[in-house]
Amino acid sequence: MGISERRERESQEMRQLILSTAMNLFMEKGWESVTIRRIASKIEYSPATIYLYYKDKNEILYDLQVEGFEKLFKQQQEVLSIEDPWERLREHGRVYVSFALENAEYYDLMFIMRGPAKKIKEQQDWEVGFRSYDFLKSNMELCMEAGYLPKYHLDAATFSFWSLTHGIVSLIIRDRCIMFPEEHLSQLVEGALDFIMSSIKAKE
Amino acid sequence: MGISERRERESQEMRQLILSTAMNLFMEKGWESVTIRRIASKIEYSPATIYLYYKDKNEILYDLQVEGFEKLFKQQQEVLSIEDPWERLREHGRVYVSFALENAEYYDLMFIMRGPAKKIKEQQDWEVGFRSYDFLKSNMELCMEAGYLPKYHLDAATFSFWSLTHGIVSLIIRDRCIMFPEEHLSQLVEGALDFIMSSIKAKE
DNA sequence: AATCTTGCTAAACTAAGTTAAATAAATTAA
DNA sequence: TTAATTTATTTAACTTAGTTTAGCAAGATT
Repeated sequence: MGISERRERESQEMRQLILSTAMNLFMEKGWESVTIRRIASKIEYSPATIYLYYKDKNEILYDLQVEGFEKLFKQQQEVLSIEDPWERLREHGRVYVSFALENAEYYDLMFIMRGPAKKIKEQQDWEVGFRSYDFLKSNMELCMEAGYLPKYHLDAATFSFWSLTHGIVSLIIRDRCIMFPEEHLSQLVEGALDFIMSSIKAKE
Repeated sequence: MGISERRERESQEMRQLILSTAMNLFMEKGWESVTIRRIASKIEYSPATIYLYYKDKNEILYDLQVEGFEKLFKQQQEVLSIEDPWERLREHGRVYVSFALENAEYYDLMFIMRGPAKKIKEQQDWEVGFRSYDFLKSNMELCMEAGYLPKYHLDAATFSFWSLTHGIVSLIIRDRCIMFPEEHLSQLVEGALDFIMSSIKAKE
């Protein structure tokens, strides 16, 4: 019964080809240049063919966004080498922020663009998002248990932290920070993180 | 000398007409439905005419965004009735968040969409943004002076606060909060704000 | 009255996502 | 092996949108 298996395999390979082509286009010139038509022409198929493998463009963006999370997640794993929960959390924040600023367009796709969100919403699932969130949550929890953070509703505290870091980078990425001179920005980001970190740290 | 003045006035009136028509379209059906062609047809002019009064669509979005800030600013002014700096700041946060969630599409235009940002960036000016930021900053400053907040670089602290609130609402608006059940979301938002507020409050 | 200026529009261009209908290729059945 | 059927692909079009160009028409100027 090899035929249908081969078909399935070939179909998956085609999806993969479409995906990696989209990724290459993005790497070269950003999301603007990722169009169905360009992907098709790169792989020497007609635009209509893409639709035999992907329902629509958003589905492609969704899959690309997943790859972004793999990359982020890998970088985040490195904080596990830090024993002290507090220092680990601090580093968690720093890694998140630098990932976002060094891969601004990627971050945009993962956390800001509407495209992938359509699929996230309709299928009510976002595995990579959950995983990333849970990882942060576990680090927050460690801090609470170790007394570095005041006991508080864990999700609320975690959401705060995530919101803070997301807020910082998304204001920058979407150009709402022109009130701060470019050259002071990275200092300001550091400062903002520090301000919150030192504030939320439980005082004895 | 009246002719050129009249011309100028008429031109301004046309811009105003375009703007208010765009606004009506938005109010009825969101940004999706605000297109040059639809604006033109509503006011019974050809699409090309729009370009005699506005350089491009982004310029229209920029002007609309300004109106959004007027509205936000008006709501924010109400916190001035609160004497205590700390309570005022807390309310400032709450007003910001509820404005955003109750006017999600509007907020999106003001703080997330790329369209207006193009103009913000190229002209290096964003008066309404500055004003809104300065207002928050002044309330932060009062809190520091009154000893409610630890002395810290004022811009860093202000940026933190802004980032937190922006982070919260933009994650929700752009559908990245599906890990939280809809019905708990408003509680979570409250909780996140409270967590930070109680954390940053200077302890004696 | 003739010229010039201004306001406006028709029509087209570009670009993108998407779909329906037709063709080509591969597979199965006779 | 050939005919029938199913699957894969493409051609061509549709739709929507932003934008530009070339020209017309009405009003102002000389």
